[in-house]
Amino acid sequence: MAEAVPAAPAGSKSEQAYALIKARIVEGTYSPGHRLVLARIAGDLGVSVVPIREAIRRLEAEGLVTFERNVGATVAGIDPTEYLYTMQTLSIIEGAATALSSPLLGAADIARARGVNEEMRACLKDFDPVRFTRLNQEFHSVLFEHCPNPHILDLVHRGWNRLASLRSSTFRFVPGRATESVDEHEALLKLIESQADADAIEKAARLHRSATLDAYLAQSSAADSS
Amino acid sequence: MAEAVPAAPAGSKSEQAYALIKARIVEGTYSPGHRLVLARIAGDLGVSVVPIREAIRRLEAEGLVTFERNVGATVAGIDPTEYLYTMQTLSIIEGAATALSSPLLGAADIARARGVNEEMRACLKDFDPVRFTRLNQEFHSVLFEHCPNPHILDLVHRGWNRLASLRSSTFRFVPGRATESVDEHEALLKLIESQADADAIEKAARLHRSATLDAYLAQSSAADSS
DNA sequence: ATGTACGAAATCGTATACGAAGCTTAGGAG
DNA sequence: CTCCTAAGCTTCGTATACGATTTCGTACAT
Repeated sequence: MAEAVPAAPAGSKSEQAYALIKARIVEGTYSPGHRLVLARIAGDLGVSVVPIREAIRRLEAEGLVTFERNVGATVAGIDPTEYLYTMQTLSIIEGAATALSSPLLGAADIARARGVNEEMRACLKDFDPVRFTRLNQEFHSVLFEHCPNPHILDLVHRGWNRLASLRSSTFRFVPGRATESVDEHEALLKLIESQADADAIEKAARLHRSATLDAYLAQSSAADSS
Repeated sequence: MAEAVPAAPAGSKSEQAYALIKARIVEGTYSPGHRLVLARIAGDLGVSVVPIREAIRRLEAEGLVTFERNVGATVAGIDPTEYLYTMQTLSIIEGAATALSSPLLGAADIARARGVNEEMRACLKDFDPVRFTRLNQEFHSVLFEHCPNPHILDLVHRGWNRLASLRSSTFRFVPGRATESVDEHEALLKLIESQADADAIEKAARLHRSATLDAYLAQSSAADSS
């Protein structure tokens, strides 16, 4: 009969602060470049600055915020170069995670992923980039979430979190990519269903993401020369 | 004419603390399982506990220390399972880093790597696991350090750091692996010299590390059944 | 009008202090 | 002799306070 206070969800205040700030970044309340003033956040949460500082340090180590000495923290930006690096890293990590996860997927998982992908397909007309991106994440989550190596899984999550600060994500910039993406998802599912070897699955998953990146790069270089 | 004080190398005390603790972990002064008592370290450095806490948070996010609420931090352990996960992750990340780095390697780099590898070969008799491991890291560093993607490079470094806390590393447990390792290094160098495609290099680099992991697993399961 | 210098405000960095939680050990009951 | 209980110690968690650094605005000189 402990745990009497329902308004104390997380343990320490520094953890609460960490969770809150992270949520606000991922969710978009704090957009990239936003300055995270310690005293301000401390006031919001009704705590002192010390736990906030610790939370910020953790977020810094995860790459969600950048920190400059004697100046302060800002939400990490979407610098195109940074986007490229993150996507490339994620292509490698997520490809591996998907391959490691695939032998552990049951029929129910496949069915669920396929269901999500069909939702995405239905979403193609009246295209809503935000919704599409959310479904996209859900689809891939089903595929890699069974990855037995927690380190790799953690890295995948971190990668997705960093991309999440872009909100509507790539598909706003490259809507044409969405159709291909849905088709590649189905191909990937067939590959997993047929119990293809890990190498093939890894390569397919990686290429799927690289293709999105390439589409973005082509788009942006075209924009440059216009 | 600022920077007058020579004894103040790093900027903030929390950064100094971070660097020091990390160094001590990697270098082995703090062995795995060692309790990191805040007040103790603060006393050592002549600072208060606040900067220490921040440093520990960062190390926690990097996986070098584990932290338990209201209990404290300890140097992250070498739990065999953890070792497995770390090696597997590193095989993927380092393989990718090496492949991305290989086109950027000059003749001088190759020569340097080959020199290190020859030192390793010479080191095979009068086998010294610690020295061998250090050379091994140097060899691989030459190969992946040119990786143009800083995120991937950072992940490789983190992986190596975690393994570093094992000090003498795998080769103490599996000395027989050392000979094969040197040969595989030479094969990898030949592959890079011949400008093989990135896929082949990545696969070779990944397998090289997986093989070490497999040797360790075989050894440890043999030890279990004895 | 522009550039520079000075000063005030904002913000960060760290020390100190005190309360809370966990661990250890001594004492007593069964 | 063993197990349970309680007090004390250790260590962590956070608030508050103050010094240090940066930034921004204003006034002055050129």
